[in-house]
Amino acid sequence: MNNESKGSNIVTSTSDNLSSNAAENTGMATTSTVKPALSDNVCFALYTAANALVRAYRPLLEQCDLTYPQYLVMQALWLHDGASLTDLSQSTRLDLGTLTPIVKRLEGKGLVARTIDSRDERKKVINVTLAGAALKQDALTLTQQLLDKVSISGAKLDEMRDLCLTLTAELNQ
Amino acid sequence: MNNESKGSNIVTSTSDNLSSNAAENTGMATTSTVKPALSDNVCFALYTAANALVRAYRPLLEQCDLTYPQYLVMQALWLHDGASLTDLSQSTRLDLGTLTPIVKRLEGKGLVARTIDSRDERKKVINVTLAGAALKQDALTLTQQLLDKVSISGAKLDEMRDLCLTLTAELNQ
DNA sequence: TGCAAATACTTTGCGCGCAAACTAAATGCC
DNA sequence: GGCATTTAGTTTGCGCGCAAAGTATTTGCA
Repeated sequence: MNNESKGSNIVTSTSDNLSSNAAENTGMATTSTVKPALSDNVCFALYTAANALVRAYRPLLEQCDLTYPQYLVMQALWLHDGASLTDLSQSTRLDLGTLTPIVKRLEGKGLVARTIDSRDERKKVINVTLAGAALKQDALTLTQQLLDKVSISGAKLDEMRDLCLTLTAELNQ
Repeated sequence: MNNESKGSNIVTSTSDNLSSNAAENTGMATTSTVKPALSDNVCFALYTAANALVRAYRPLLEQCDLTYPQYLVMQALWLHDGASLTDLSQSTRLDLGTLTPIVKRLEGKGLVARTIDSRDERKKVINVTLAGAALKQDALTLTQQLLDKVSISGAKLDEMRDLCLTLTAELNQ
């Protein structure tokens, strides 16, 4: 709990040019002539980057006829075939209510099979089909293809990933 | 275009700790004992963090009866009242097709008014109403409230914001 | 053994996010 | 002035993301 940030990342809250208080949370250039913008805010930046990411993936994933969340689920299954929906929910951090229709669509495309766990009939076992496995080699190069277009260094990306993971963990209480 | 990263952030296909090249995609930890996880991947981390963010905002924004995207639009308008939809689309980085219904909902809640620009009748001018302006002071503390729960330093948040903005800019070609 | 509570998943409803197709007003240009 | 082109916004369709409510199976325990 120590955000003694400059505040620029915090609120943007202030009036247009100089703004008053801005102060509470924001040392922000009370004298500055620069207009504050939404992009001063981490939350906005994060939200926007995630949207940009999914948008950038779209044309690449189109070749595999996958959406980004579907791709996430396939990745999870390639790492751990035979997972239950609850397992998948944990590894992908997607809600069960989100996951059910995604997995059904993947089944519709013939990439996975859903069977009932005979030990516990509440559970469904999700298995990658041959067609699903065949996608793996090509599909796993997509992330690399995408990141190759970006001039951010690997170290910075690692740092970004770690910050994102920390943030996620803390926001989930 | 220089990602000489360890690769761990790239594909996930690699092992966790050292992992060879993993690179191509999936040299898959044949020697490692640590399982690779989706969370090794920046893209996943970013996507998940953005979802966590919106989820964390939800209970706070509920008091204002706003969703996160609606909040973004209100912030944009508080900074620049009287913007057109296209202006808003640029500042919030939301698609026009996304924005139209959001602004209509805000109008339905009485927070903004939509009028036709008399100079150019294709344009709509979006103005914050009194009720919309009344929300400003309280609503702008929400981001601070949220970030107060997080133990990431202000400097790290600033860094994260900048990385996100850079990534967004580069992914948009 | 019986039955409440927990667990696993499904369904519904709503609001995005965005591509694609559409309408209407303004602009460019011959 | 007339007409193609561009620009501004709307609409439609689909797939999430998730809260909330519902169903079915299993577990816990009196």
